Amino acid sequence: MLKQSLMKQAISIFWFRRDLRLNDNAGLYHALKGPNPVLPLFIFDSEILDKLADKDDARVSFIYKTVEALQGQLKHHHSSILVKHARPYQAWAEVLDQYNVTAVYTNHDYEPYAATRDGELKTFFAAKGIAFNTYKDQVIFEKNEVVKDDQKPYTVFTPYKRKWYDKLKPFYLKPYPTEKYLDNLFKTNAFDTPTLKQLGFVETKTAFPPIAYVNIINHYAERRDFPAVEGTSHIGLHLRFGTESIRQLAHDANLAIEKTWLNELIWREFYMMVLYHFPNTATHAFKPDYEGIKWRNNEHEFKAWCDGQTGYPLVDAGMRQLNQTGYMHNRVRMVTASFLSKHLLIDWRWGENYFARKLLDYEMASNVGGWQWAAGCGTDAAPYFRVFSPELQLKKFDPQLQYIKKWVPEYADFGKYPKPIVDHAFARDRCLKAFKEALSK
DNA sequence: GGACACTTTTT
DNA sequence: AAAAGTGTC
Repeated sequence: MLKQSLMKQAISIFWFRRDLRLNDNAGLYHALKGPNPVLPLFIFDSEILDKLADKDDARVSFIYKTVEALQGQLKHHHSSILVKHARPYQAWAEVLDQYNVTAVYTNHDYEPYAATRDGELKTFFAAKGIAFNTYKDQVIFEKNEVVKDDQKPYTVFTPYKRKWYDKLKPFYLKPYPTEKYLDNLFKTNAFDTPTLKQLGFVETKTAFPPIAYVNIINHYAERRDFPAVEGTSHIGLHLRFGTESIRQLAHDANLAIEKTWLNELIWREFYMMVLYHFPNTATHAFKPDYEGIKWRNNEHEFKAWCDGQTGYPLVDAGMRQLNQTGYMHNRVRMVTASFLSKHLLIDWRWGENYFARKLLDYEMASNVGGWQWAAGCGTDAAPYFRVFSPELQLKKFDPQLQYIKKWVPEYADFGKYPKPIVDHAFARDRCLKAFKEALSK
């Protein structure tokens, strides 16, 4: 029968993960240039989804919306994504049962969970004689591509950046002309995407930022520190899920004279490289001495921080922006992180976890890197004795109180706004003592 | 081994 | 100016 013979046709699979685009996609490009028609696959990983407590999860909604959009584009090529909702192992068992798969293509994912998963699947595929071909796609330089002369990884940004620029050649910024080969997709119209409801989620009301960075780059250095100004690109979300290509971004950024924005992309790669080489930093301080800090970990104060009720308007504004939009301006991320770990002496991991739950653009490497930077315990971190003053940061970076008025409207009404949860000078002193105590051992 | 440099500071 | 440490070459 026709159906049976189709089922036995040798195919390749391209596994979409955090590279949700058809253009300039390294793994997809190589799959399409391979010998067999390519069936795209996406797995809603129940291992991950089951842990999400909030059923209104903006990131799941974003992924869902993007997969649907891809389905629309694939229709023009008489193809479709096979969408599964299961643990990866289970999903793959089903796929291999159903199709004659000779090769699997996908792009590298450097997070500890993903690296372990892919390592296990590689063995699983190998036992079945299926090739597992994986590619660099989400960074310009990965793993060991930018290392010191002794082949060891950098742990300081500036020399890493120098080497990164030294290595950069036009080749690395060239797009993969994926679109040219889309005719090699496996032809089918057989699949339906499960509904969000079937996945156990509801559609979010959170708005997603558009891809609009071109006019940001040249004013980035002068504008990026002011949270009331639209001076940043909000591109993190699109980098997280691959709805924009890093090669495209780095190419455009490199054309500009102003390199501050490109440097931010390099920071992203720096932290990804650090997490790849030191996966334990996902949950442990890069500097081991800092593991000895006696955190106070007061639950009430943590809740006040989460809710934006600390009595420090810049901290509160940031937390409320995060809670209401899934985004927080980076200057304010530093201030809120410093406040939690230093003023309140609450374990940076609590804050890192909270950001992980709330941030639409959550990226483990950057989030952990940023938190460890703020807490003083990471690679190239702020020295522990550098304690941000929330009032001074406010004076410097939101002097007109525009950001505050937007997110903490009751600030103007002195009767309603809470008193500071802790006195700055007192908290600063307490922090220095606690850190010194841990580091003297 | 020593010079040098070090994202985002404060008092 | 001082808090004070350390990665890199």
